[in-house]
Amino acid sequence: MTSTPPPPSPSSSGRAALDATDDRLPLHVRLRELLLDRIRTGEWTPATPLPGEIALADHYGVSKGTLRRVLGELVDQGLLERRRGDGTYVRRARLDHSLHRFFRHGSANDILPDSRILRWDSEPADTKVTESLELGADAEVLTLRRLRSRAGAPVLVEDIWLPLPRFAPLIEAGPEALGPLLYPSYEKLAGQVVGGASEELTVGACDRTDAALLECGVGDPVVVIERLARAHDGSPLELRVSRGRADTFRYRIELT
Amino acid sequence: MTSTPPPPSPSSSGRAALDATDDRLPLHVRLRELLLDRIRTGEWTPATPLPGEIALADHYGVSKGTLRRVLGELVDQGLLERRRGDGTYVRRARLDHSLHRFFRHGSANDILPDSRILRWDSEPADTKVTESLELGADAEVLTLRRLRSRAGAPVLVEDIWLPLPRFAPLIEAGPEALGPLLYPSYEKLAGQVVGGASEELTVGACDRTDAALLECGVGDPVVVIERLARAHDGSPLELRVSRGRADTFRYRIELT
DNA sequence: AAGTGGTCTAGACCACTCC
DNA sequence: GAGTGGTCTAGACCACTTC
Repeated sequence: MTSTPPPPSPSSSGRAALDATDDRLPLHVRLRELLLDRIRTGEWTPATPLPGEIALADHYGVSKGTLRRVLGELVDQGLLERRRGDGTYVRRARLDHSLHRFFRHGSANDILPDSRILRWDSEPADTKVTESLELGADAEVLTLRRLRSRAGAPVLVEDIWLPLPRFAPLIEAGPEALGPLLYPSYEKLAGQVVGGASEELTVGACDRTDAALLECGVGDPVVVIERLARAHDGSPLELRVSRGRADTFRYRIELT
Repeated sequence: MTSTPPPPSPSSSGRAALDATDDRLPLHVRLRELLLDRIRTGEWTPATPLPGEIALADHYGVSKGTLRRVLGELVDQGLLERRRGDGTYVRRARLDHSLHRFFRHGSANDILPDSRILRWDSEPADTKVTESLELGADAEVLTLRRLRSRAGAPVLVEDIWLPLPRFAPLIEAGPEALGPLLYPSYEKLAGQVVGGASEELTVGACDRTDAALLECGVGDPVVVIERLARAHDGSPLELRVSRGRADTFRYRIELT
């Protein structure tokens, strides 16, 4: 035989999608790209499970082994979550915890800090914000400032900017509608799902207003954490700049 | 048949070792433990490749698939390195770079900093050092201080403690024998291979001697990185405390 | 009971590196 | 050319969750 045997011709167009990709690449690489697309476009959400292994495998015309390999990689990458007997789900990001990893406070480091909203305004975005959030020149944003404290002691001051057409439902709901964890509120109130974030840590000096809030001296060192959170499709959702006293900062890493 | 079929009885005792483990655990978990032991004990080193897949698989009486799964995990974990057509090797740790990731200096962030040794002494260890390195009360250590700079500008001051019976060959060789990267020197001169490390970042104030070396003011904020490096078997090899000016500190993380 | 994911196997074939 | 790791398949069987 000189011609390649025809594919097992599954019911739908999944196999066609695979065939349309660059066939010099290994099957599992091409399959991962296709699955990533369906995650990024929001076709699969944390609420609805993906199709089962056998269904997916023969939709794409690949073996169960190859499919499982790819799903495993996506799980390792933190994009998916699998529960035996239940199903495979897009993972809901839980980033609210990570900031507080950095700051030690006696032994009470596990409990969730209190959160008080100090500002809540819609206003035109300045240039730093428009650039970070990739907005047009005259875009409006919802701006908020929070003070987070633990056992009465201030931990972090946070300034947060949210692009406005997108987060308009938050304005209707008002600041009281926000829980201590913001990302679940974003999802429930505005349907915005955070998929990941990048953070940058630097050290700066405390200004007058932060000094009052953080109960330290003007000019004392503070750790500044700038975070840009993105949706699964890569579009910027939230810019957040957090500041905490440097003398309570501690960060551990394991290197291998 | 009521009895379990006999194992394929491979040539050596590998299968016996697997059978001796807790058989309520999945095969791949037990196999990983066995392979980890052989890495930790130093039976396999970065210089000599592991046996091939087929050899290893039937030594342990498992399928190639199960063996590959475990090797893949160890690669992901950074313990092994595989090269097609060549072989599988224990990975040589390359931690010297990680510290400098944290400090930005214009665009010259990739080039290796210069290194000047300011101190080189054997002396009794103080309590902080004995505790970190898990030494006896009257242990001796080799102490060194290095100044690392880039393009003439000081970047980091490092204090380093090495447990002494273990690193005695370094004393013979003298400070001139050390390259800018210490870990390769440890391996070549004293046969000590670093397998991993844990680091803790905090913010402190600059003392008088550091101020002179780092060219900043006394009391200025500095970032302090405390690192404990360990051998593959878990025993502490090196304690290192590095300090750098906070105003050049920058650290990026991706969260998912 | 039905459906999900997890474990394990056996074997074919391919791509690469080394000698 | 011999030996290495990488890809992919097909199928058996198990453990678990949900209804």
